[in-house]
Amino acid sequence: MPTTSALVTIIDRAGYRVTAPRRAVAGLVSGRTGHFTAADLVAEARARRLGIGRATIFRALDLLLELGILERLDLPSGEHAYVRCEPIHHHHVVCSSCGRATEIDDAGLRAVVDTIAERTGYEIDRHRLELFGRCPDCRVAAEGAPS
Amino acid sequence: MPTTSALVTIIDRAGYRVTAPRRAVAGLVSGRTGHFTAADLVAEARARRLGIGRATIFRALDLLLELGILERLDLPSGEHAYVRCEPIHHHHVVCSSCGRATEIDDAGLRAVVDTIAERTGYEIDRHRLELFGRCPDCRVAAEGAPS
DNA sequence: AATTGCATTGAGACTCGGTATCATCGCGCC
DNA sequence: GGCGCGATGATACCGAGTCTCAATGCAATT
Repeated sequence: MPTTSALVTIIDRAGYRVTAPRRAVAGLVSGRTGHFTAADLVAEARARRLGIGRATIFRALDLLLELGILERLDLPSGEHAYVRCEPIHHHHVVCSSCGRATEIDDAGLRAVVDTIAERTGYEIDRHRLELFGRCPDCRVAAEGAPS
Repeated sequence: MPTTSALVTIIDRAGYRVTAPRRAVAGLVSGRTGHFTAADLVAEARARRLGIGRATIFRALDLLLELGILERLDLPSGEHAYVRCEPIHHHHVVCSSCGRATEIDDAGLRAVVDTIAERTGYEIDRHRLELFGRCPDCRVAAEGAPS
């Protein structure tokens, strides 16, 4: 659904050169549904013999992060992962079973942040909320065989 | 205020052996106010010639995490850091200027999480909220010289 | 106080994510 | 088509964290 070309367009519009490697990484990213690590992409690129260097993948990921096409997640395990997302402020609920990620909007968080700012005296300029759990599909799937 | 011996007591009560290295790490940790990285402790241990192995420091940190004496933070930079804290569920506001961390309780977040769970259908079993900003002291200090 | 089992330790090798270097390449403007 | 500069890739490098394994020492027990 995200379509590689849409991503490529964004890269172009932002004034960055549209190169074959970037196109390739955009392709890999747009084919993903859940979260993935840089290593996942490197492995896939290698498996598909795309001939892209490791460093280039990292650079492309940084670029996509900067453009707001991707967001970095910190999984409970401490790993860093990426998810495709819309370039507006939001948060993610990540399924700890299948890795799928769903975007959510503010949902009242702004008020919570304001409360905290007032109570602590901090000037809060940045926050991160990450939620982990089991998505509807996985809940159903686990029905007969609970963990 | 945290006192090394209080930490040692917790370790003991939990059924773990109280060894010299663990005592030493407890000492290092209790002397800290803001957040710190594992590397910070390793460096300090080395500087003080405590003769503790690197691996041991990591193991001690893991132990303290497990006991709820420490919590792991993911800084916006992607670094992993630790902060001393109480072993009850809570969140942190981290000063991006001086590194100091303040604990905060729920502050209405629970309701937000419930809302999200209901909206998305996820069964949320874990969440993390991290806030970054400038603490009161640093705000005052920056008064005459804004960033 | 001596014995002893087993958790813990330390040194160092190893893995792995990410970055820096630098000569080469190729995108896109003219 | 030519050209400048941004982008690339091979490789070396770095730093965080883990693993291994023989040696150590805590603490329970007598």
